[in-house]
Formats: sequence, structure tokens, C-alpha cells
Amino acid sequence: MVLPRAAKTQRRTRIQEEKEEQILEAALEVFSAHGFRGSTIDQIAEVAGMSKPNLLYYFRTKEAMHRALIDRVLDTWLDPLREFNAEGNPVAEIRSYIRRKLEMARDFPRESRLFANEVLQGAPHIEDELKGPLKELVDEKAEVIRTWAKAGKIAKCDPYHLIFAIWSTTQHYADFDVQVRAVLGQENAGDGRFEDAARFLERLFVDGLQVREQPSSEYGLEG
Amino acid sequence: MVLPRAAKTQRRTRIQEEKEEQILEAALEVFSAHGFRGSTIDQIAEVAGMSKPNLLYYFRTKEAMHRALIDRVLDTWLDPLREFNAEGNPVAEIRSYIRRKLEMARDFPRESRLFANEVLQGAPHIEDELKGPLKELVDEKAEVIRTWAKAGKIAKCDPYHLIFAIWSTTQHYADFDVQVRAVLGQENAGDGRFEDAARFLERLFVDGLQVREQPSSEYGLEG
DNA sequence: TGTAATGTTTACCAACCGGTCAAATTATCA
DNA sequence: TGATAATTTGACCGGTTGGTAAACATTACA
Repeated sequence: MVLPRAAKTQRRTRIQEEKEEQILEAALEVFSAHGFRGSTIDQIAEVAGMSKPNLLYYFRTKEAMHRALIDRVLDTWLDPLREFNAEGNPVAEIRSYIRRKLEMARDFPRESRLFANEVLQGAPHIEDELKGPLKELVDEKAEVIRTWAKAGKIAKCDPYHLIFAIWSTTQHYADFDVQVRAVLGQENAGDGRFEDAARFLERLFVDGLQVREQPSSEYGLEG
Repeated sequence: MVLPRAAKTQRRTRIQEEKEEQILEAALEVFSAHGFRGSTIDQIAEVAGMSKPNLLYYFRTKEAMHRALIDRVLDTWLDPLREFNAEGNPVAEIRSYIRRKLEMARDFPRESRLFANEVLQGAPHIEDELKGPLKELVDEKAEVIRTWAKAGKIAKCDPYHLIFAIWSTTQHYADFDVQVRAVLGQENAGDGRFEDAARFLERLFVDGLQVREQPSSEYGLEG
């Protein structure tokens, strides 16, 4: 037989699992750093420590590799939002969501950049995931936030833009890492910037979402 | 003479100016959408409406085109931060900075994505700009913010992370536009999302930076 | 108007890139 | 062990890409 390629034989060989693991790890390294078009199969092969035809034995095409990687990573990536709990204390839930997202930016920056690259270039490969599972999950959690606001547990605000703000501020530390480092300077070599960021962001969002008697009317909104 | 190429002759021809303008416009379109490696000279040539060798007559290499584009756009891009005025009302200054950044995300999304692509992939072509002019400008404005905080005009906070938060939340609407649209759904076709974002962000930052008697001590910061 | 400088295009090249093929090597198991 | 299936690799292919050479066209200007 010439084309087992994972799908054909139900039972996966030990070697198959190991090699596919190796390849996806290397693919994550390369795709997250250069984007889909900017990456070459040779690069991935070199990082994975195997020959190009060998990669193509496990994944028929470059696109197949990318898709497998996206599928594998997307679930994990959305976990923090899934944990968002309607029953919990609203402010505490938002705080811990921020903390979890920031931890992911620190511990899984490549995953963050993989999606950032993809979305930035128009999401040509993950449009369905965005309009499907992602939107549904966000809709669900936005409804939770809206309920909290109506119940007076947090300040009234647009839940979608709140989620966008949490995404952008936290993922910024993964996606724009070189810029953050450049601006903060060399002395900020360790992970200290993540702790500073956590302090700042938790305070910003918590104070910003506190229910207020006179909701900053002196800065009333014009067009 | 065969190689005038702008630099050699001091006086620029009318044609030179027009064509270089055309090329950089096309380059912005293509580079911002696909990143440096993902873009081809042929693509840019087609958008610019001229032949590939003709492009290379004005810019010797693909890198030269990219560099010229970056140089041209970076100045404009930093204008909103430059306008940040130490003498003004602190909260008003921050609000109008947010507004200006959001307007830029709406009106110049390609410029935003150009830099996002670049930084995301490790800023291989603009490292010097980040560590030089950008850092100096941010250092200067961070000092202004720190002064305001010390004077009790705004809440005490890390000025660098405040700036990062404003950058990330506003640029998010340009860089991750497809994701924002996907999550908000089709009904949000116009520019309404920018107005909603402005309302949300101005309120978030203004309320979050309000000086407080008891600075949210009940959510005291742990590690 | 003539001519030298400037601008444009066609044809082309070498390197690279995604992917194939067939032969060789290794693992599996009756 | 031997035969069969699974895995790996070197050689190769067609298309693309960044860039060049040189002939051709146009403009500026004395």
C-alpha cells in the first residue's frame, strides 16, 4: 500500500502519531513566524528534522498541514472564553478571563501569532471558523455580559466591544512582542512585562466597568 | 544615462514623482494585504498598472519599495501620538488620542495592517525604527502621563501599558477587521462599529483612569 | 528640429517552491 | 525468518518569482 496517510487506516501507527506531532510542532513554529504564504515546506521540514517528501507523506499539501494545525489549535485557543461562567461573580469572571488570556499570550505566543497572521491577511483559511463556532461562542458570552449589565452588576456597556478590547489588549503582548520589547527597552528582558500588564489591565477593566452613580456624564458622548 | 533612479539626479522629473506615487500606492495595497514575503512584484505592478521591469526602474528591489513605503507612512502613522499635548487637560487629551487613533484605523486601515504584518513577523525591516524614533516618542509621552498621574490629575498607572492598551484596542478594528465583522455579523455593514467602539473605549479609558478615593482595593492585586 | 536623457517593454535567466515518483529502507507480524 | 506493509529519500518537474539585458519609445531642451 502506498497511501495510508492517517485517514485510510483507522488504527494510527505509533510512528504516525509521533511524526504528525513533530510536523505540526514545526509547522506552528514556522507558520506563526512567517504566515502561510511566507512559509515554505522546506523550512518546516528542516525544523521538523525530516525531508520534504516525508512531510508530504503525512500531509498531502501545505494547505492540509495548515488546516490540521488550525483545527488542533483553535479549540485550545478558545478555552479561556468558554470558561467564562455566567453563574460566577461578574467582575471576578472578567478579571480571571483577562488573566487567563494574558497567560496564554505569555505561554502560547506562537498560537496567538498563527491566528493573527491569518486574520490580518483576511482570514482566507479560517473564515468559516470565524463566522461559525467563534461567532456563536461570542454571541453566547455577550448575552451573559448583557444580562449582568441589565442586572446592575457591572456598568452598562457594549459586550462585543468589551470582548474585543480584552482580546486586543492581551494578545497584543504576544502578537506585537518585538514592538513591546523595543519600546520598553532591553532592561525588560524577563516576563516582568506580563505582570505589569496584568496589573494595569485588571485595574483598567475593573474600574472601567464599576457601576457608577453619575456615569462620567461630564465627558458626555458626542458624535 | 541608464540609471537615474531618483537618487542620482537631484531634480526629480514630473514623471518620476507621479510614477513613484503610483507605485507606492499600489505597494501599500499589496504589502498591507499579504505581508512582505506574501507579496509579489507582479501583483504590485498589476495594481499600479505598469510592467514589472518598469517598477524596478524606479525601485531597484522589492526591499527598496518596501523601505520607501515604510519611511513614507511611518511619520503619518505617529502623528496622533505626537499631537498628544502635555499642556492640555489630561483626560481630554487621552480621549482625543483614542478618537484620533480610531479614526486612523477607520480611514487608513492599510497603513495599520502594513505595520501589523511587519511587527507580527518580527519586524525584520523596521527594527531600527522601533528602537529609535518610536521608543523616543513613547518615552517622551510616557513621561507626560507619569507627570499627570503624580499631580493627581489621572489615576496612577503604568504609562507604557496605557499606551499599549490604546494602540491595541484601536488598531484592532483595522488589523482584525474581518474577525470583527464576522463576530458582529452581516448587519453591521457600515461604519457603525467604529462609532460603537469609540463610545465604548472612551468610556472604558476615561472611567478607568478617573482618580479614585479608594482605588478598587477590594480587587487588590495579587501576583 | 535634433539629440541626448529619460522612460517602457519584451524576452529572458537562475533560484526557489509545491509537489510527484520510483526506488530504497525499515517496521510488522504470521 | 520471510513476506508484506509502512516509511523515507534523492532525483526530478512545471510553474512562479525576483531581477537583468537590451532594444525601443518618449520626453526635455538647446
